[in-house]
Amino acid sequence: MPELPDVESFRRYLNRTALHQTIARVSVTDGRVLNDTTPQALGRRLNGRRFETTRRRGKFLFAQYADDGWLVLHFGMTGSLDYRKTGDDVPKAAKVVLRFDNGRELLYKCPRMFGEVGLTESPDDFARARGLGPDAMDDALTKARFRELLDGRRGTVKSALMNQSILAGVGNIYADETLFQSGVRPDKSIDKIAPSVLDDIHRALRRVLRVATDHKADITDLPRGYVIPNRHKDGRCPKCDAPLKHTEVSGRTTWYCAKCQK
DNA sequence: TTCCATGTTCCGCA
DNA sequence: TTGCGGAACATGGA
Repeated sequence: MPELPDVESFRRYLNRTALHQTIARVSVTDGRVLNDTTPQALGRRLNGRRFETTRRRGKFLFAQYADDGWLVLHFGMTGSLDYRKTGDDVPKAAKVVLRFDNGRELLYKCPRMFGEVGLTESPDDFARARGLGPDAMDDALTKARFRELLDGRRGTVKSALMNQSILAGVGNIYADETLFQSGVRPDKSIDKIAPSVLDDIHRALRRVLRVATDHKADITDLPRGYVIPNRHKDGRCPKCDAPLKHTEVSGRTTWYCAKCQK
């Protein structure tokens, strides 16, 4: 689930739930999700603190608990957050639990273990160290900048969109949607795409991410004309009703309309 | 039972 | 040398 719109939804969720609550206890039920830290270090840093602000860069969520202290959350393919009344029945998927002094707790769930939890002194430094490109929704990602970032690249347009070091936040689902909305085949070579079509892709990308975020990344709630709900066998093009094709691009299942995307 | 999955990293190859 | 594509990773659900 977690691509940019999902992580942005998690960020807003954290903002209206766990923000400003004092952390009373940190428990780690599966240390494999920790990146470059330990359960002890996590507890030592967070106990008695409160998250005061949050940020997001691509698919990473940051929650600030001190001037130079941020919790880093990444959700892999299946991660999520759940803020609830403290209970004994901690679900198996909950790998890290932050208990607050108000009787509530924030569960970091990650059933498939591809996510990570860590600490950083600065989200910008963290992003630099990870080689993340500009956030796909950042105002700084103008169409001129978008052209620049893709200039001279090889490979398919879909793999470029999903490359987090070019731009951060787009994954398999929203790459497909962006290319559907802009009428470009996902397996098209990036160097064969005219600059004006790159502008189309840029426009579609921003609109798709904004609309998905507005709909809380609930793909069952997307407007008509979106291909995402039709990514399945028997799925049809929402524009021309032709059966959708599926193939593999950069190792990911890829759905597209052979009539509408060239 | 087998296959597939919205993530990233690492390695081999061009 | 740079950068792209595929395999690997851990786990649950169809």
